[in-house]
Amino acid sequence: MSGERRRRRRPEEAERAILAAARAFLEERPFREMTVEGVMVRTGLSRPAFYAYFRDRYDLVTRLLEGVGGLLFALDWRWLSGGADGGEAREVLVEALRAGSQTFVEYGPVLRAIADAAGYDARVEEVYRYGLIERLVAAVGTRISRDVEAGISPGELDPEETARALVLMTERYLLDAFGRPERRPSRRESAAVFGTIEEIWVRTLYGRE
Amino acid sequence: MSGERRRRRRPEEAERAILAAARAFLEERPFREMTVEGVMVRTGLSRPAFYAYFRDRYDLVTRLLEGVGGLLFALDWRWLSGGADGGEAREVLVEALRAGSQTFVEYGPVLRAIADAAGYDARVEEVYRYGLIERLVAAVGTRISRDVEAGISPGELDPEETARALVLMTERYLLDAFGRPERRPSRRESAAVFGTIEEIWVRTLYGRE
DNA sequence: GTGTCTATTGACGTCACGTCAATAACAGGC
DNA sequence: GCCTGTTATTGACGTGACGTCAATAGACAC
Repeated sequence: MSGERRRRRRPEEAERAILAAARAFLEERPFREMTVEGVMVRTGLSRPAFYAYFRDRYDLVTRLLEGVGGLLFALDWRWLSGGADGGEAREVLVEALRAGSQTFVEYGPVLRAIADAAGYDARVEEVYRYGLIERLVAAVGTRISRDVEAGISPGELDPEETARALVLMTERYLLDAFGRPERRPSRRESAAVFGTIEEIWVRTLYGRE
Repeated sequence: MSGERRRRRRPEEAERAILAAARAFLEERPFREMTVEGVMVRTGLSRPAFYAYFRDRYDLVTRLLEGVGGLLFALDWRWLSGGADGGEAREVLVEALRAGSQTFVEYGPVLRAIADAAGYDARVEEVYRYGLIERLVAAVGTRISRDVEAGISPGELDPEETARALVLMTERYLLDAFGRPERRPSRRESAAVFGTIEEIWVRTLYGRE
């Protein structure tokens, strides 16, 4: 019987190890099966060690979100601040949507875990809703409002509500397509997803062709 | 000290009482706070009695869904089977959307609970996804496909994927608006929500005006 | 080698769960 | 009214995951 000697790491190293273990876990199994024990066995540390770095598993996924949320935000920023003439607006929008979708392709399972966890825990819901979704809604709403005033988009649209509907659609549809660990879409399927999102945004905001 | 005498009910009566208690609970607090004990105190029965009628709380919400899912399905059926000429298609769609939205106004918290529970439990996810969402997607997809072939809707649309995106958008947006027990929208806000959903569906499928 | 600091963990109490044998309310026969 | 069989109901139990804390033992300074 070997002594299974303990190891001792620097705090940030252990913390990164836990975050990496959580991410790896979520690449294989859904959040509902993620237990503190299940994450910690992948680090070689004991379960109680977890609580030296995170309050609970909701805190953990919240921290995972921090590494991804910024990406989504940075990308849509281009469209938000882009020029205000008709043809260009559409192109910039399409580019922003592609970039945002790409983030979901890469971090799908993590984002899915956050969305699931938002249903479990009030703090995660708060961070997800107001730290990500509502910020995107506000940004998109501002842009739509500007385009309506510029006459590029139709006046029947309620900017804020249209923004919310489109953002929620995109979030949900992308989670459905890329958030499930067990089902990775093919390149062809992914292209259909991207195309559909673009079609709906463009047709809603700028009309056909 | 009075004897707190037990009462004895007929099975279906007890079962209905539990379902009613669950629904009442969800009108006040979110699913994540719903415990078996918390539901059963509202019935005057003990916690173990619950397990004579339901396997667990996920079984409970699944049963709640049965009383609502049919409504959503019946309503969209009209649009699905409606006539295939341009002007009429749009009107029938709008009517179907209003009816479906109305179901969310009435049963919002219950539907929200199911959606949350789908993140908790694989069986609920199965029922929700394949028993409700995917059935709606299939129905809507069929209709879109027909409209595309009839030349009413644009050929760029991928019927199946467009259906999925629109259904998920509508589900999510309506849950966001009407699924939170604590925040009931005013009549004005509700009208903005309905209008936005219609606008996106109509503009996507049939183009502007 | 000795001592300090702190990362790590074994052991504990809690909470909600799901089960089961025991209990007692009701229905029906007399 | 009394007895009796059926079954709705529950007290008591074992389980699994949680979050805490005092005790343990690496790592580094000297």
